[in-house]
Amino acid sequence: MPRPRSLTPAQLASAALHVIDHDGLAGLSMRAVAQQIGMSTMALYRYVNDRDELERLVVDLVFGAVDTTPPAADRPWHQRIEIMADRVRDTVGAHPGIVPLIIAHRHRSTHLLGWSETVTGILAEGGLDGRDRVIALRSLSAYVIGAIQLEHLGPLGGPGTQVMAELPPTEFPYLTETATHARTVTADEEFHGGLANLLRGMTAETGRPA
Amino acid sequence: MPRPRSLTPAQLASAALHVIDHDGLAGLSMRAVAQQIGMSTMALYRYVNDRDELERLVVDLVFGAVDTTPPAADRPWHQRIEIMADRVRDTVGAHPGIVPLIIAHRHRSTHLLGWSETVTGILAEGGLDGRDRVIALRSLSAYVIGAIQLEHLGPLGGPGTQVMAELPPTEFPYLTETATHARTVTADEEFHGGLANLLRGMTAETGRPA
DNA sequence: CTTTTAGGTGTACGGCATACGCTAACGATG
DNA sequence: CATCGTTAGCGTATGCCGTACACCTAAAAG
Repeated sequence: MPRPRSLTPAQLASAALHVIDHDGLAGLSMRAVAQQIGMSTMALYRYVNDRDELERLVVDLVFGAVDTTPPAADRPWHQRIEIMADRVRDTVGAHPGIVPLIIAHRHRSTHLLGWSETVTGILAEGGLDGRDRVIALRSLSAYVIGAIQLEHLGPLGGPGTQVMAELPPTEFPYLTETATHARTVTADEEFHGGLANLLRGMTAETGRPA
Repeated sequence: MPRPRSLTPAQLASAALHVIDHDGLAGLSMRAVAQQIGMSTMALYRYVNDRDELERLVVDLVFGAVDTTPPAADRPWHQRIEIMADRVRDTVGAHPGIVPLIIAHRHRSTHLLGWSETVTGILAEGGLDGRDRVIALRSLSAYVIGAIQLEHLGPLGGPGTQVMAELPPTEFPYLTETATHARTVTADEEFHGGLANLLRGMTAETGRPA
């Protein structure tokens, strides 16, 4: 009987995401989002308790676009994990500004739970059980989160590598040498190479062939 | 010839760290740090260009406490990597509030470069070269960063696991089952277990025995 | 001493999240 | 069709924040 809402949470999140994509995470403010929508700042508080909740909506919106259906079971399990990891990486890569938000709100996104469920299932089919599976899931999460951050906050080809290359070789012999090779490694190779290492280690643990 | 400085950068960073340890990262402000020191807010700007630089000082102070000397070479290389990882984890664990600062300022800390140099050297002694070593270093960094964040922003025994355990089992069969085992895994086991997986994978790659 | 330089302070501005109280739009009911 | 209860949306105000700027003054060099 009362006045109907003119906005869905998804529309609100979408407006906030648009602000982030356009002006970066630093540009995200209640005022900016309100302007993007064409409402007053305080109107947003009818949809959201505080800024934190708005950020959560954004994370949920982005993760909602991640496909959580299990990949075809005829591939080896480690390859299926790789597909799942790539799906997250690709989705986040389309909105790199939200990376810090993911870390803060990761555990409150229901869509991410769906992703975890699928991954856990694949791990189980790979022969991992009990405590080993707990550790496998957590270390996979840690790697994916860390690698995505590294990729977007300090990319391989970026200034960080440049700094490494220009260090005094006498004091940093290994780093300077490694930096020269770093230029030839793409972001894809880096992500997949590290993931392959982790999966190989989990494989070796169970004694199951890759 | 002019008036001498009454503060070292380290003292400034220490005051800021004290604020963070006491009131959390959200409590960190130029005003709060100035009050902690007993100076006016604007006095800080004689030592630091902006808040960002203050944060950088904090990260440098904390990482300065990380021992970067190579561990005794008579241990197997993967064990030496583990020691290096533990040093970072222990140091950050003493000041969990700075975790988000690490991510933002990681690449500008000279002490962290020293840590990377030592780790890279150990990887080299472990038989990793060229592009494999680049990937090994980056995946190690990704894992350590991600795992530390997971540990402090969403610990295993925390509400996240509780949520997982209470999910509808029909929809999340694997997650709910995994959650029951999660209670028995400590933070140490989780961190070392995942790291062991990663190192095993790197070992397998080179064909070198662990 | 005086001079010079930089350390330290006080004030002010614009931007932020958000508490609070008002107005008016709308669906349901008579 | 008239009325009413509910609540969407807005305007205002408060108290934070970082920091630009002008000022005063401590203290070292001459």
